[in-house]
Amino acid sequence: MTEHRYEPHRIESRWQRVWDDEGTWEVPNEGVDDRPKAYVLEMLPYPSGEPHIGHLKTYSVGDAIAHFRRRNGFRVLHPMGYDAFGLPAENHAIKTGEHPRESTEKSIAAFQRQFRQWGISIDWTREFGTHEPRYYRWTQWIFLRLLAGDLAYRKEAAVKWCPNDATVLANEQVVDGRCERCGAEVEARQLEQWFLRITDYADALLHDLEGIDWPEHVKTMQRNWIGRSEGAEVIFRCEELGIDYPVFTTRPDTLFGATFFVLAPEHPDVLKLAAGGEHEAEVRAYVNHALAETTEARGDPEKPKTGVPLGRTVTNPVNGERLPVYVADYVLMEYGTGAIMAVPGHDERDYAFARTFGLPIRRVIQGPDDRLPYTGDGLLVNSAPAFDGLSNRQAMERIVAWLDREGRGHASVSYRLRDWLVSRQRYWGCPIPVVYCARCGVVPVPEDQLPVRLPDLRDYAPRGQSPLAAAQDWVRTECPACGGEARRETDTMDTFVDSSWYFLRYCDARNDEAAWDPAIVRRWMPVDQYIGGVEHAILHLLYARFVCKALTDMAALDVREPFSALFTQGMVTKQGAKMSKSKGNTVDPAEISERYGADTARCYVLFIGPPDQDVDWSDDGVEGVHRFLSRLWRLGSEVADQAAPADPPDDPAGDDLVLLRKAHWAIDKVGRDMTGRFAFNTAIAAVMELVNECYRQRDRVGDGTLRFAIATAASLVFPFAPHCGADVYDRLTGERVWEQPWPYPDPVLLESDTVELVCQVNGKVRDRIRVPASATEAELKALCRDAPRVRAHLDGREVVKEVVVPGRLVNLVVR
RNA sequence: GCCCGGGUGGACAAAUGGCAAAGUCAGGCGGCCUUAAAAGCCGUUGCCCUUCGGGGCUUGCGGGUUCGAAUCCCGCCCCGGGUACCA
Repeated sequence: MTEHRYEPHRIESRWQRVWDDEGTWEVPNEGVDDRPKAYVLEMLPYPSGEPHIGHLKTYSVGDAIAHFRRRNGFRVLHPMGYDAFGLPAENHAIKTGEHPRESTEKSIAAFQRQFRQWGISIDWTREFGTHEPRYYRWTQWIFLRLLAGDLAYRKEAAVKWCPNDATVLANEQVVDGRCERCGAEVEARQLEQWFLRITDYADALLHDLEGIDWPEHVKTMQRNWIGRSEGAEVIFRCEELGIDYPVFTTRPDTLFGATFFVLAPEHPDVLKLAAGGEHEAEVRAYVNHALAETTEARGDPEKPKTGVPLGRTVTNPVNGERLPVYVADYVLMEYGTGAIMAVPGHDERDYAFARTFGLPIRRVIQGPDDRLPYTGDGLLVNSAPAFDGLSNRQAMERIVAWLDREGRGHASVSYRLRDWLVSRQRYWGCPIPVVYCARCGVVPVPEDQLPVRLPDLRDYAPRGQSPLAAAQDWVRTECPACGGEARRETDTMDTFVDSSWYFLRYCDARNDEAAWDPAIVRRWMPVDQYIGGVEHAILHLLYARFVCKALTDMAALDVREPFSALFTQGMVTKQGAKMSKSKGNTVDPAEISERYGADTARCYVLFIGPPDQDVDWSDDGVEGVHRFLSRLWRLGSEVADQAAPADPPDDPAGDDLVLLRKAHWAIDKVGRDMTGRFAFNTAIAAVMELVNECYRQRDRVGDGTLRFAIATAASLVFPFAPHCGADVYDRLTGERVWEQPWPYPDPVLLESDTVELVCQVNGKVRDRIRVPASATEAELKALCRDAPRVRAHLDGREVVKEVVVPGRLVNLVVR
């Protein structure tokens, strides 16, 4: 008798070879068939070191979805690539001298190895890294399109500067005043930089969230980030200097309560207004101090309010009052107009400032009590006869209408979203394809000269300007417009530009004539199911949406929303903490798949808990899943060797019926868990139940029934443990499971002629009886009353109500 | 502060108005296999009471709606995430 031992490595390499040799997961653009398409995509990995357990989870989720869609009749595009530019590789290079290209490509090789070892079903013909010239050539092309469409521009602005990484950052990359990557405190710097006009798309980005199937909390995060506020722009005039200062306010109903006016320290007119006044020197000192202060210290709302009067006034357009003007750091230049009207009676911050500086505080909205500041709704008071007594909501509209008529203001919308700063003073990124010519100014590199190749450097150390500036031969170039001497742009692009369009390139990855063929992109896009971590809820997902919308408006594309459905998977933690090398609590997926096989590793990360939730890794738990796959494989292999092939009986009875019912129950359960819900944990649990039932029934049922039940388990487990599933299925049936359609349950076998009826008295379960499934309500009531333990509890008492849930339960209410 | 999640046996969890605890792990108890051990396998195991028939209790806390609540509503506590002088 041969020994039946589950040897995952033998099985896994065998099937991996088959898939590799046959190109099983390739979906060539030439070979179109009549299946509907499905584009299943996991966020591309950033290749740094070896893949970690989070990667295993992402790609296990994505692969399960890809396999499920394939077997449901879809032609599935499931590609892979690498987000290969970026700071960590460059910092590593500075430390070790190893060129970023080398360390990155080494890491890419490790990812490739792991993806193959895990058996992820990838169409490898579409693979690329964003650092390859054949890719970034088209990143540059997109930049030029945006430039041509006036969606890319250069502007000198106060920008966030990371002193550690020696580069500017996008607003989105500043977290709590610190650099998202390295944690250093961010400084403000005045620099001329490239921006992308994402704010032009604020409304579209907001509005189109309605139509996509994304988790609600991700949509909320994007909405908050865009931060649309409705209100009014109101003009306050400085009579002495004859300058109009518009402010944005969400509360034009409180205009009559304005008692002072504040400018941000960065406001360009601060020094002009203070000039010659008694506080000029003080103002100058205050502004310098404010500019030097860290974003974090300045942003603390607990900090006492500070400021300096400018010695000027502006006129409130609604009542002609002269309001003193202050400079104060609680007003931000980045939002609105950098100036505010201050209404201390109805705003917490203005109230705190007014108290500190002894400024008048006036109530113009009646609240439920006498307390100020009051920020809620109410009736207008102390304003003007035309508005007093109105609800503030109504007053708001009328006051704005009045301002509009008088030419002193208008309804307006303000956004928190800022334009996307894409310049980076770093080496390992996509060069920005423009040159500077003394005669012609900023000149785009002509498309036929792309790519602007990243030169090879040996010294990447940041010195406050891009390391590329040191490559003088490269920097010096010819102006494409006039042929004169010119200099290349030495900044590179934010890597989020690279990853804002990679999903388009997968559609037509080998096209050397264009970024994509529009007809091919139309065939695959949008991504039907996108999978990734929630940490990209704002940055990547917002940028990618913006790029698609912009290119679509320029007729280069026809994709308003790139990702129809999004699934955000949770983190894998160890002992409740995020895994990190410094904490020493990492789990190496390669080690797990070496010890137990890839199927066990994949199945376990999915089984451990709902995939959208954070889950805690436990080494003991892995053993359990390994045991389950071993049991399945062993039973399948024994039955294949020992029992003659046979079909399940046409008219099953007894234990055969029990096992067949269990199999169809599992088919039904797994199918429902995978549709929309991605409840892989309960789907795997259902297959475990089926396998357990197979063991219980193995000596009592016919060969055909047992074969069918085990083959069903193999078929159902295939999306999670593809090698084991394929192997068991092959042994039992000689067929390739991935070529089989996803099974459907037989409705006859999902139902039974008797059901268990739960009998309750006053809502408490007193008995359970088997009753015919066809019993009527009246019969169920009678059967319930007759159940022995029910009778004991009725005990002659009066039944005042009977509730029947057909096929499940009867509740008798007694007094 | 505001906006989202979440809180169920020793652990991960299942159940989204109808049998609370499916499945997995860990520990306990009993058994099979073995000369023996390891491994493996099977059964059993939430807590309390019991005259062994059964009875009572249990989903963060307090109230409510309902014949019936882990699930819906109100108030509170705790944990996690996002966000914040955004006018």
